[in-house]
Amino acid sequence: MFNQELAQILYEIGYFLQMEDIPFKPYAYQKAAIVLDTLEQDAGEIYKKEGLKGLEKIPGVGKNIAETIEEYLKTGKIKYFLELRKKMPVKIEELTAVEGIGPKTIKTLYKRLKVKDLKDLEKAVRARKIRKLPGFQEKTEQNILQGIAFLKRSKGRFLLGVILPQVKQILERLKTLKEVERINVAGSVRRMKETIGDVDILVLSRNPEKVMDFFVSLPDVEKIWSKGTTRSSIRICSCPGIFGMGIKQSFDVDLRVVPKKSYGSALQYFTGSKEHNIATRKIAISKGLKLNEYGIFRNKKMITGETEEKVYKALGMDWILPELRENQGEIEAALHKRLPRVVNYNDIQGDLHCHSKWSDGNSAIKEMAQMALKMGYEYLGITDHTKFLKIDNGLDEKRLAQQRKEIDKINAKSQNKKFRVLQGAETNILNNGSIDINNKALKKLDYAMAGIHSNFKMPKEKMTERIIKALKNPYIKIFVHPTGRLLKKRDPYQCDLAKILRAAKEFKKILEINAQPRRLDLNDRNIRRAKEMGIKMVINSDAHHRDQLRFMEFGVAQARRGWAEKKDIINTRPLKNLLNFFKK
DNA sequence: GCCGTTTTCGGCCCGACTGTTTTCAGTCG
Repeated sequence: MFNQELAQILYEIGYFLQMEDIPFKPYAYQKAAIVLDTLEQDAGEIYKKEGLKGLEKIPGVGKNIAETIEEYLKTGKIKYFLELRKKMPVKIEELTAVEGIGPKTIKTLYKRLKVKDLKDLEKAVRARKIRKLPGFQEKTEQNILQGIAFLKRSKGRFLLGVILPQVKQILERLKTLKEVERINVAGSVRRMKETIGDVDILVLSRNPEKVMDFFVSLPDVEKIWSKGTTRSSIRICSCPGIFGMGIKQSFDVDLRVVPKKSYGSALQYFTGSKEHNIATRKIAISKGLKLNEYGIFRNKKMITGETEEKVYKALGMDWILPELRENQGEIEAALHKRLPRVVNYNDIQGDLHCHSKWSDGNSAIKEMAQMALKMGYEYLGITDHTKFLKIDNGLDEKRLAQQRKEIDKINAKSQNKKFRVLQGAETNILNNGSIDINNKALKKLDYAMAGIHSNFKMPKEKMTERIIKALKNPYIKIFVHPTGRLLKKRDPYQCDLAKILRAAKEFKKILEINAQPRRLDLNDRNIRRAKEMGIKMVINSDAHHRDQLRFMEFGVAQARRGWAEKKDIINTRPLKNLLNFFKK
């Protein structure tokens, strides 16, 4: 997690510079931070192999930042950063997590009220001190309070996208032990829930002591809550990175060693959800059985428990995918052998939403395409922002035409004739529902998408009208991140989703399941609504760097949680079929 | 501080919205 640590520091340096109104430099630091945050290769490794020159090859990293990275590698600290922080010892991550609080506000609040962290901030608001500062009034206090309330609602939970990579790393480390015979992650991580409370890991082992010793001495362990032979609990340091954007928190990991004969029932029990477990236990009772973490019992006699399949079978049910275990009808479906055949992680044939350097992406089209090929895709749709989003270097009609030429060239030169780069665009739905790119230019794209990127606070009716009008545009095929929510940060905008779903159905539009860990929009419930209405969906990474194409996994998980099947998801189709579909 | 199909210095960071104002500062995407 070295890259993420580093990214966090660079990001904060940028933030400090913003406070001082220094132009341009902050963005240089923050851009480098974003790249590092999702870079697959470890910056430390790069330095070891290729030195400073290697670091400078990372996009956004020049001579100065390369040297900063070197300093951090060699000394474990960055003097420049420490000096900045000494001048203003504020918890930037914590405070900026509050919607509406930025660098200038943080600076003022520190200088005038010595606000250093969230606690101080809340105290200052409650004491009505902020409204007395010049440039602040009651309304600002109310907004801050709302922001804090929102944070608290999601407090203690982490984005799956932040946690999962770290959990995978922990599992890999534990797997290196020969004493570990079987290992699974359980809990909400296994269910691929969008946010995670803590992590439960199950291990089958004949030598628990060895496993536990290893577990509590994992790198980044901050605190050992408990250590025994069947259960140990640690707090591990998390590095949320830029895309986590959450408060830097540490998360707890529980490890349980269970006997072979109970492994399945333990896994079932610890996977949950709680509601799902209550429902399965009721089924057991109705059959004169008892289900708990040790197995299925008739009176005191154990019937089974070795595998989950056997547990569910003993209850007269099909085995249920972890992603479905929320007591949302999956129990009844499993009893009647009617579980949905949800989309698989390897069903995805391509990605139809990503950005390149033409707008605000960090990789060239060619680099994105190479990664897509490596992931086994048949196609990749480049969908850069369009002109309304000037800050993101959005493309106008003319640049779209230029980009078309580059994409045609890449396709012509490609060795792999089965793979194709498509040109789309992520256009903007303006206040009146019109699209910021004219139809003539939209027609020339392989497909066009549209989304809301401004004026989120429109009244409900107006927002609904705005979106529906955009959906009527014949060239717009996909409506991206349909509700606009940002996990742990922003609620969905006000709109009549039922109406919008009906419009999507009527005008045969595709709704996006955006796989960005902080979006996951549509969410599982809305996916299910859309599916039940027969609306087609697409799972897209919204990658802004080639490594982010891997976000796809989170989108597929969400689709599965929403019971979506392969036929519901258009990017499970082969290229030809997809293009025909767009033509219709 | 980074970058280069405008190429080694001079651009990069716009526009809408909100809340504070009475012409603007801060935040967000």
